[in-house]
Amino acid sequence: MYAEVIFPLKVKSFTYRLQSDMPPDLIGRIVRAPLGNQSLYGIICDVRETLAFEENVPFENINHRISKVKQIISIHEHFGSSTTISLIKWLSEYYISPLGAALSSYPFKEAIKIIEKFRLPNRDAFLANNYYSNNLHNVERDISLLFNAIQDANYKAFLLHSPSSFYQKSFLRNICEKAAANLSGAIFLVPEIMQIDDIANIMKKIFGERVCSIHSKQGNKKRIEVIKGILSGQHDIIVGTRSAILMPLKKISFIAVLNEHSISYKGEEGLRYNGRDVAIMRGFLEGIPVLLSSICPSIESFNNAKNRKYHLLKPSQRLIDMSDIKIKPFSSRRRPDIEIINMYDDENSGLSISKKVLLTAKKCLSANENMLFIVNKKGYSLITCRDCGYIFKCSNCKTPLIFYKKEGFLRCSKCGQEKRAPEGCNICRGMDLMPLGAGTERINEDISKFLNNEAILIEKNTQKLADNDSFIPFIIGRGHHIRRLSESIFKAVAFIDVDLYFLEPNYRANEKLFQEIIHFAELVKPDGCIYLQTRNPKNRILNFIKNYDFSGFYKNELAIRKEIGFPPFSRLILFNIFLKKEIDGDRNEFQRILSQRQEEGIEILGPIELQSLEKSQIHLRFLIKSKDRKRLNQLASSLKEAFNILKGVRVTTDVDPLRF
DNA sequence: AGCACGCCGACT
DNA sequence: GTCGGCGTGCTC
Repeated sequence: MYAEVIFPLKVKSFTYRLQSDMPPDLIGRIVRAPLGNQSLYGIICDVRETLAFEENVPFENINHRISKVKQIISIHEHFGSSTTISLIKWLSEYYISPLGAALSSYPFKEAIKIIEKFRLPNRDAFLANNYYSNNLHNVERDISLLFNAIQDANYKAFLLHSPSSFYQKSFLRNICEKAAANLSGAIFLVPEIMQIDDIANIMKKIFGERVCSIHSKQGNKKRIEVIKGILSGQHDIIVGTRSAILMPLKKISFIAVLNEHSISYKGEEGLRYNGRDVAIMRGFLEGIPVLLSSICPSIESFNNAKNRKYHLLKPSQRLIDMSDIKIKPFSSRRRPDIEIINMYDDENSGLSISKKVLLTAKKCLSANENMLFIVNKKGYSLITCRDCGYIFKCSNCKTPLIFYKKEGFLRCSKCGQEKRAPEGCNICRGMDLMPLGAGTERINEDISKFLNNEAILIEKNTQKLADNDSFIPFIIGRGHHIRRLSESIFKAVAFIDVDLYFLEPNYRANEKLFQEIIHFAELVKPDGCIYLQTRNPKNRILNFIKNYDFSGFYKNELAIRKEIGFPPFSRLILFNIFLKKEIDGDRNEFQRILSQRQEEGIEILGPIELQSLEKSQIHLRFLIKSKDRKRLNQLASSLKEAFNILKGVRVTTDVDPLRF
């Protein structure tokens, strides 16, 4: 008998010979096996009667290969549940990465450390003593009871379109209270670290010490401690960010993904999995319900609900009434008004803040109310020459340079190049330079100039408002830095330039704008107002937003996506290619391979050259796009293989990319 | 020529 | 992860 073993290394699996007296259920067990001149822990992913060879292995090599097969040193307990291996295989296939890279995304090495150090009691024994696992069949049935209002306890995905974050939390609390006695193992995902405590506190009231939380900024010691708790069975209710979805629970009955639309669920490095999508796949493989919820669901999830892949839960439905949700119905919380402000009406003022917004700000000031300014640009402004119209650009990458007034510098946001603020124009030698547009710094200046008041500038998303003792009425920040604050504290929000979203070369820009504004609506008092400053006041998207018209927006957006053939009507895989400079041949070779692989039904978009952070390399990027996910993945892995053979070429892929 | 260092690929 | 091979570049 032979076993395929995956190690937590960025490589494929390896074959080992098995001894004759083996414990049952080999698949998923942790093993120790020789590799190179060391021995490593890995995990069995397959068991075979005979050796399998890849095709094209010449005869004379077979004996050599057989002689290389070594024996496993020792065999241990399972890692996670019986479906762990299936999920690892799926991750590896879907995200076009070696099996070992998928295993590396798990807390596997931590688990090994813990097992080695603490000699944990066998968890099977531990669970047998636990009250909630005494009767598996009953558990199974009770979980289906839990969700009887929703459906039977087999795999089933639900999409809750929640009217507010408060509703979302109440819904989750109620479900968990009702199911508490029957829940053995659950994972609750939130997009941001800040939101963990909120959910964890709700869960602690229900589950007490069984609750633990997991996130990437926890520090190794704490992380090991938590994972130890999970492995020993002490913790089985996990609240955390993205990586929590891969925690090795022996048994799991429920997964919930809060704010499922958040792009924070998508990884930026390593195996770039989407925590939400992995949650769905894990739920499917484990045979348990998965709840996705959001105050503004993603287009993909909405589409899945529309196609009956997910069951859509709307708070108004009878379904919800049956689950004892004791909170106000959808309509009873008034949302703030949204007003579109045509900046052409203010053309002559030369200001970036409209008269109406200034007036509102003054009112806030006299009424001791807070107001939030969303400014999606860094620094003070761009610099332009009044004589010839030249806009100062980076000499490296032609990106417009950003002027930082306080520092007296121009800086390139792409490559980081800096220079002193110029005295005159590079092109016409004119001396009449002028700021163009407005970033956070300039809006800050305008506020103190016109409103005679200080503002707080939020520059990190971890920064909290409560740090300040004295009342400061105005807060300025870039959209993605202002994250969930616990209360509706603002009387008004002003989006300085919503048009920036429409200029973004990202097919998801509309969706992003919609989601952000719905987000901010939660921070505004019900009698408050959100102002959208624009030069396209008739824009359809803005009008859907103004009316909180979700179904209109989704219908419109899906029609656009269908028209341009982008997700959810196709799948995308993004390729980053890093070429060592001075190897001209390789760039041609790269192009040759790419054009050679053109096939019917798969589009290749690009490549384009990006500004590389390292000067010694060229960074190219292209997308492949198809309606046929399987064929797209096949092409992607064959491209990856072909590029990897080339010398001085490094490739990374991003399946279902969200940022471009 | 001889050695130090760093990158890359193999490991069953 | 760890090791060894090999190419680069610096020194004696």
